Amino acid sequence: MTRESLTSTALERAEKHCIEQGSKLTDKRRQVLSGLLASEKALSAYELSDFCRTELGHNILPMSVYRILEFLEEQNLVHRLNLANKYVACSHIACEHEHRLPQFLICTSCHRVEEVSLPSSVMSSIEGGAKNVGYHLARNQLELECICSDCPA
Amino acid sequence: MTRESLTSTALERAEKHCIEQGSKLTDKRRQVLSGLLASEKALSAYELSDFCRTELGHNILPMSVYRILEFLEEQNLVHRLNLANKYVACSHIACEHEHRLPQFLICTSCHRVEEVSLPSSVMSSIEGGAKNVGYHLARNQLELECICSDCPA
DNA sequence: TCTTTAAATGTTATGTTGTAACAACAATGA
DNA sequence: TCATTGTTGTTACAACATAACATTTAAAGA
Repeated sequence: MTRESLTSTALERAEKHCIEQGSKLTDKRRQVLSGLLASEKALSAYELSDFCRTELGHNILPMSVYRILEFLEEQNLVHRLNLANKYVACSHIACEHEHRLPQFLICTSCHRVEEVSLPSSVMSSIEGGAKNVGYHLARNQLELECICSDCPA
Repeated sequence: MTRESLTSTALERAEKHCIEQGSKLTDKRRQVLSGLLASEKALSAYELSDFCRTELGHNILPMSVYRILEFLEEQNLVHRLNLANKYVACSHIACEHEHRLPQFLICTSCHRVEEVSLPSSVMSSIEGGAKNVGYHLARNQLELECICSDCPA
């Protein structure tokens, strides 16, 4: 599948998903989401605003980008990476996979992001370690600083 | 052991450690470190600057705090929490424990932080999961968003 | 259809976090 | 003493994020 057809499939699915949730994928929201889908890497809200303007010709100010990203995150269509203060499109919008609790491998050099699912045994043993000291996980979202195969170590 | 005696022990150890490394724990650095040791929770550089001034009477501008934290981090005396953009004193300065690769449970509500050591099997299976998609871990420092026992879920 | 209401977006301002560049000062060794 | 290096002070600014309010658009009910 080409990147373009994946993107258009993803946008269709996203629209359908929003309607099922009783909300709407407006033009602006679609533009922001397609910007993230088109990007090779995680983008900050400001970077995404620039990307939409220069690459897609859509003028969306950073304020709006923040609001729209917040909406898209609620819909599980994008993920916020707290480790990098950047955003990525969920990699499971276009595919048939069930959406599982995501873990992210973030290349600290180029900000390419791989969304993976670690074995549940790993997550439960982390959860167990936390419980031992009276904590429990607030999100099962793991973010790991990595170096990807394209970048020099 | 009281908190105060732990802190003074930690400062002695820190000073000794710095000398062994061929560097110095200057007055300002000691003040910043003692600020972090005195704090119940993780602090940002700006918060730590405020804390030093209001609680300890030491006037250290944020710029200097950043530089000093960078130094202290190189010495493994403090840890930077990228998930929260805050800093904590290493919990092993004053104790006899060997310093291991740390994992942090960060309460997203009150920013209390617990430094733990998860089983090495957990870390190696995470590393393995990353390797499968061509990534490798840049830091073995895990940061987990949690809720601590003092905070409501 | 018209009106009312709510949702989405635009606009301006400001707060927070972090870094760059250079000046001033202090410690050390030749 | 002088030169060198390391530490801290100072100013400016860049990047990230939110608050508050205005305007526009869409939806819902009379």
